[in-house]
Amino acid sequence: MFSWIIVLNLEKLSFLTTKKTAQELHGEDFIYNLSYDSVIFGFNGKLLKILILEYHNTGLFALPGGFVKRNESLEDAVKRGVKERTGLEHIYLEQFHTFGSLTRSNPSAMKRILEENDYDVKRNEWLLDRFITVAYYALINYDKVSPKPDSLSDSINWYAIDELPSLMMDHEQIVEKALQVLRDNLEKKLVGMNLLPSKFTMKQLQKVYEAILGEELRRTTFQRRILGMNILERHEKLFQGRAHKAPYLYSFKSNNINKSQEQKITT
Amino acid sequence: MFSWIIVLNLEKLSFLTTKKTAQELHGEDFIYNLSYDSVIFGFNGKLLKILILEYHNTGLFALPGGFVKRNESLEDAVKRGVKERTGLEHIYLEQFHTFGSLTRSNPSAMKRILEENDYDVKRNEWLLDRFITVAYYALINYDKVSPKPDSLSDSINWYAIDELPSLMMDHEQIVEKALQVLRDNLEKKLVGMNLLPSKFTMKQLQKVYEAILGEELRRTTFQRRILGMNILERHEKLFQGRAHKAPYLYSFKSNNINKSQEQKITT
DNA sequence: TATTATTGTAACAAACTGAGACAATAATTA
DNA sequence: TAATTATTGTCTCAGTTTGTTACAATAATA
Repeated sequence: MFSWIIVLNLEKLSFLTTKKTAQELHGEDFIYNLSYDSVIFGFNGKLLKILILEYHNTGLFALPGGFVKRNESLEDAVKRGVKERTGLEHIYLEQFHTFGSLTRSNPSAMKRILEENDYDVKRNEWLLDRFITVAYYALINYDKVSPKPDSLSDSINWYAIDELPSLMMDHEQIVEKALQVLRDNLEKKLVGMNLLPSKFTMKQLQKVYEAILGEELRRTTFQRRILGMNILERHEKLFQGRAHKAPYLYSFKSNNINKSQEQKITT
Repeated sequence: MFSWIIVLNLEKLSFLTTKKTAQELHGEDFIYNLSYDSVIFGFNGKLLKILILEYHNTGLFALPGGFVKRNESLEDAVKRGVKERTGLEHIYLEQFHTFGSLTRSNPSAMKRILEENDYDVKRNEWLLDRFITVAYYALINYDKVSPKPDSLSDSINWYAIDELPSLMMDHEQIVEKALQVLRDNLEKKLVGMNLLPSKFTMKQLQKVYEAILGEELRRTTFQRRILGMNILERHEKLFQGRAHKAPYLYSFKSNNINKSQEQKITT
């Protein structure tokens, strides 16, 4: 009992010292040379956005990422990281590529980040080594999130995908690849389900598709095609107080919930 | 000059000692906890096959895999491994998934493999740790390869995809996923180019598609669709000495060679 | 010279897609 | 209360793609 209290006090004290060795960065807890990065997509009704964090006093922007503990699975590590940043659990996650070039790491930028955050560089030297990173994208409901910066970064914000700041290392390539794969998967998986509230209008759904594809779609063709898939359930009308016919609300049929991760059966 | 000779002699001698510490397994040369595995597809004219190796005296079958050197890129590591096993350079390679569950590694099987091959287990202890593996598939011309086993395995052989032996660890799941992704990519990439000789008949191409999809296709529809893509060049007829009309030989148009890795432009 | 098996292509129907038209309708305005 | 406005849901028609069947061409064999 007593030892518990001491440990807690020590942890609290460590935040007050000049040289931090934050518990979550202790090298022996993690697998070396391996990281993950996440491209967290959200949709604000008009634009597709992703979460970007900025490190303290460095002007460096990066994707939310992290490391894999020795006793946790790769996927659990990513879930843990996304949950820390978004507060969300049970998130739609899709692994899309692993980046392993020799040139992708940037020890001097990492050193600067550690120094600016008062971490002891020597005790965290494993962070300056080369990293191979497994990249995931997440699709989340924009409105349900209030993003939280981690201990190294002082802000985490939504950026529209065509208004990103310049990102460190190869993170711009990672975003580019995430978008490619998301576009490919748009026809195969029920992407909209994860980016919209549970009830939505046909127009909202179309806007999601347009934001992802980066092009406009024909309204009548889109509506016919989506309804033809037989994956939507029609609900009551939505009266928006506008001077025109009210649209119906739709939801994805419940038997499709598990299919959001699966492949669409093409007839 | 002299020191060179000594070094070479020591290396040769090491093969004669009971406890080997093969140069290619020295732990300090490699990134820990990270491996790659390759699903190498070939087509023998009828069946889609993959290369499986069998470890000495263990009855354990596995995918050809390996480790990433500290100073080489992930992709170079895979190329090196595939070249060692097949002798082929400039291979069509596609990364498809990274497997990182906690349960996928099997230290006792690895220990057995090391012991049966007279490796010093203690000096290679890093091999008994957990591994996260990046999986690639390769498409190669079946006839141009005479597979070579590596130092740990005593055979490497082609197996039809529906007649595989039971594989160690999660390698069966890896093969399953490779097939899924290959099937998805069949419509998007020029897969046939890499599995067939440079000149082939329409029937051969159709057989490749059928072997990958695992279903029969309608001859006339297939022919019309492929010719409609405008990616094939027609050459002389092939006289097979059979009592019927001789088929034309085709090749992929040379301006498509770079497109074999790219996405097909859907009209 | 007739037969056989396979190939290349055409013909037609069915299904799907692009583009436009139009009636229905919720709120506003006259 | 009735006309107006903007958007929605659906229909039509033409153009394209796909499934199916048919058939002529043809290399070797009987």
